[in-house]
Amino acid sequence: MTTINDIAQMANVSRTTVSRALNNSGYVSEDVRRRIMQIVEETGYMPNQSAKSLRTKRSGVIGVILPRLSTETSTRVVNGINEVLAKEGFQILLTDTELDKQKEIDYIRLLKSRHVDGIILLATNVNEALIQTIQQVDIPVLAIGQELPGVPSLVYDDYHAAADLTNMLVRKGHEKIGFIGVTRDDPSVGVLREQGYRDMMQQHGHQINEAWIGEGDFSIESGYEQVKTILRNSKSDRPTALFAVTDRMAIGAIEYLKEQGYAIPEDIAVVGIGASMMSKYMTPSLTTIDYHNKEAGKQAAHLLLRQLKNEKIDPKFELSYRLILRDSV
Amino acid sequence: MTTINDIAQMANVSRTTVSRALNNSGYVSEDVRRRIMQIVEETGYMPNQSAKSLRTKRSGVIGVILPRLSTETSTRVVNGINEVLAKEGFQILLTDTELDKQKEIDYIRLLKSRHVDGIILLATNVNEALIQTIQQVDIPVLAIGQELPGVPSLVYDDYHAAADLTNMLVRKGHEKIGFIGVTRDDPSVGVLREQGYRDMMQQHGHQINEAWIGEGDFSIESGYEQVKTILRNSKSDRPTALFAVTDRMAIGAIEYLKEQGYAIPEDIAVVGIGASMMSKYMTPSLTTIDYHNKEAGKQAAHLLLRQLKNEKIDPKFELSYRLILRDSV
DNA sequence: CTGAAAGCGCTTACAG
DNA sequence: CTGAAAGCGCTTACAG
Repeated sequence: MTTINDIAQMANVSRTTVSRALNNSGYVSEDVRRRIMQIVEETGYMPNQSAKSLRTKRSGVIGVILPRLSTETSTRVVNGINEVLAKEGFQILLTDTELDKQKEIDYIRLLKSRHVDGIILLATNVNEALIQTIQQVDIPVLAIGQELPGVPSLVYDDYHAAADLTNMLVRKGHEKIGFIGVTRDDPSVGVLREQGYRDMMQQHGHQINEAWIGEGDFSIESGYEQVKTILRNSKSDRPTALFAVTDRMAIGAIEYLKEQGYAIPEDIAVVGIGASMMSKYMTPSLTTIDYHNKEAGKQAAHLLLRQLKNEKIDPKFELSYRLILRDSV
Repeated sequence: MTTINDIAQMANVSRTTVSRALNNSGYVSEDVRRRIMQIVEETGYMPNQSAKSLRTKRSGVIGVILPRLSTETSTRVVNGINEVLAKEGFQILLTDTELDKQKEIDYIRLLKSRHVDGIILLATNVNEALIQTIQQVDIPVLAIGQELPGVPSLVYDDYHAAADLTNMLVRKGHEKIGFIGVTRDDPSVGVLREQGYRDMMQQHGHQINEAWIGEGDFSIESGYEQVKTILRNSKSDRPTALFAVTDRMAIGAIEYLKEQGYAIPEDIAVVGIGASMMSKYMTPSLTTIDYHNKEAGKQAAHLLLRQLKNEKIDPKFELSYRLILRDSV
């Protein structure tokens, strides 16, 4: 492996000068610079990043913490992040918490020890230990998806998205709307989306039968199981529409409904959130909310980059969304 | 940031000893070890990885080069890789070539300069410059999806998968089978899959009308466009079945066929490859091949790990696949 | 415009 | 069982 010393020797200058030429810092005569660059070209020399990082305390690496590696949402966000960061010469160090709260914390510390310049955290829950760890490590962190106190956060407008979806169903004549949510440990998906639904139902004067409410775990299977339970428990007072807080759960629900011979949307309308690829191509196509995840990723990267430049940024950014009306309602 | 020196001072030993205790190398008295570990616990000390890496030439990071960040295939493979690697304490440094051959090469060099211990390359093409670069950097590389000369490769059995699919269609009574492939720059998807199809057609004595053949670019849209062209150009001699070499292109094709009022599979049968999530939930559900991508990722990680331990491994591993028969045929 | 020297935080022969 | 010292490959005041 050729080092800066080799280059210096070959160019007949000190390594100080090579470093300056490479980093465009300080004066280097045009003549010498050309000579150095030529040799760098020829040898294909690349500075050792560990050494550089050890010395400068910066690494050119951004850590990304994901709740799940293999969901469309995560993928899109990472894609957006990468698009912006790659252009600025940053690499992404990826970690997957598998929805484990402890891992979320462990990874923040780990990324710190790896000298990442910043962290983008796709948060799924909010707790004291997490916040505290972030303060401790003292590197720029940007949260996506949850509002983390003291951490610049990019959030989806979960409340209004859910409210809009509910209003839309009501406008279509539905009064009995079922709901499949997730754990309230997840403030955004678990709490805000349900709140939007409940508030709108109340506002329109529609009573909610608690038998219509289910709690899934984000998986397709849980959507399937929850709608089964809901239908079993509400025989005489069935909902005419169903609001699943994620596309995947909506897909599971539709699978069950189709199996049971229900016509969608005639017998029961279904909506989700996420604008997954499948929502578009399934039959019937699914009415859902597009959260522009890739844009979110890009914006997150930009915001983090601004933090790295020590710019002050707002503590909270709200993202836009779009309701996509399709055949399932 | 606390360093090994701080710990040494607090424990009243040299940093040599602290290092030994931390890495379980050489002798350290039980007494001293306990004292050190206690302090490490309390302070939450984590060794600086850049320093460690500079010194040991190992980083605990594996580079992964992807053709696209946001495809189901990539995601599943990465998921498998991560599952194995995380358990061994490795992190993943992710790069996305966006199907750009030059970037593939650039990233290999870049990852080298970042001291990654090894690289897993999801290859989409094979060329001299790429092979040469891999030899140059001289770190363990493992290829998935293409057979790279001189590089241990984990490959899908594209030829037989395509052959099986074709045979299955023939067995169902189809003699006129259309085909949507991709560029031959991609030896696996572009060449082998087409070869499997053509060989089986010939073997069964079924003439191929070249108007039935289209070339897409992996995208859903290209499947849509290609089937449109195929149908336009084969008016009097339409295929009764269509083999798209990826699920996404099959999905695009089906979209067009449904729009045009064709019944699937009655008017025309469609098959793909990939076992995407959508293939299962779309209507009609898609007959396809499952390549067990996550398993591939896991196996790739294991093989790379073995290389890191300087074990000799075979130059080529062939993965298994499974045909999933569904409603589209 | 250029270079000598110190130092980033580790590990590892070597000596005791 | 323990420590002093060298060195990994860089950058950056400092001096000229």
